[in-house]
Amino acid sequence: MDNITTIFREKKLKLTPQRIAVYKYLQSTTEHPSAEAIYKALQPSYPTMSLATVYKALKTLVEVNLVQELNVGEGNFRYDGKVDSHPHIQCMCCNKVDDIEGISFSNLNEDVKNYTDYDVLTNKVYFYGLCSECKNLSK
Amino acid sequence: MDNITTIFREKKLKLTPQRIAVYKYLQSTTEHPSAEAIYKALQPSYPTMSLATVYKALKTLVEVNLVQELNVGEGNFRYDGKVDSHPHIQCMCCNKVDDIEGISFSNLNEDVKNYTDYDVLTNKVYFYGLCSECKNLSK
DNA sequence: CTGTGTGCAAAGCATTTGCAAAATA
DNA sequence: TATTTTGCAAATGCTTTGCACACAG
Repeated sequence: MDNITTIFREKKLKLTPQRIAVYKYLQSTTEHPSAEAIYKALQPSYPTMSLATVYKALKTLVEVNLVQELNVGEGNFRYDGKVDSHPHIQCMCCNKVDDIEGISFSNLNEDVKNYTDYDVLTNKVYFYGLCSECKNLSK
Repeated sequence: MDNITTIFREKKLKLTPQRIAVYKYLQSTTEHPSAEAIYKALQPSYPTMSLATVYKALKTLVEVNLVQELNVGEGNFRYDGKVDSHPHIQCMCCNKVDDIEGISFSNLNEDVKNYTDYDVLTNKVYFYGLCSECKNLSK
């Protein structure tokens, strides 16, 4: 029994085809789609699902921590099917967002405690640069 | 002659009272106000200035690098009168945003190059936790 | 069968835009 | 005086909401 089934049962949330579709789609991609992009991607297989439903599904998935919300600074949100804390990088040219794998910055929370009087609990680290395709374009 | 005068002259931009007011206000505060908050703060001294003008002033100030735009993940932007790259922290309880001084993460750009094929140029690091006031409230 | 979730359309914010009038250089 | 910028109102883009109907549990 997979993650979403267990968690939705625990929280007494209904396991609808729409919610499953949004969740599965985010699991299936390493892109970090916006709500709109998810809506469009699911349109062919779920032609009757509305954009509002995508937003509502995302909201509940975020609330139960099955999905994570990103804000790279674009004026909209993107979503990530991986919920562990990991850094992201955005291409300043084509705007795509990738995960950075193999390095974690959770340790920074400790480091920062000496420089602030906050209780530091989490962090979000975003890098910006040029992806390999865009690098080559400019040559 | 101050920063904004020199830079606006160089870029042939007009030095209007509204633009100066927005810039000076951001220099004067360590809060990281939204456009709306700047508008309200300047309302008493500039009662005729419109919100659209605040947005336009912020846009040009960001373009000429006199001001920096933040996105802590709230669905709106905040602005910072300091333009050097430095980390920020937001209180998860009262939502205020503070600078973290005395520590820099620009070095992370180098570290990350071994884990991605991007040209890494900049980064934004946001921490989240409880500020000293909110910590005490919960006791 | 009960209550939660969906789909639609309308509403709500944050931000941008078009344009005539005002102000800077 | 020639542009650029302002202020207003309307427009846009992303996200949320209200409500009747549909569906999962």
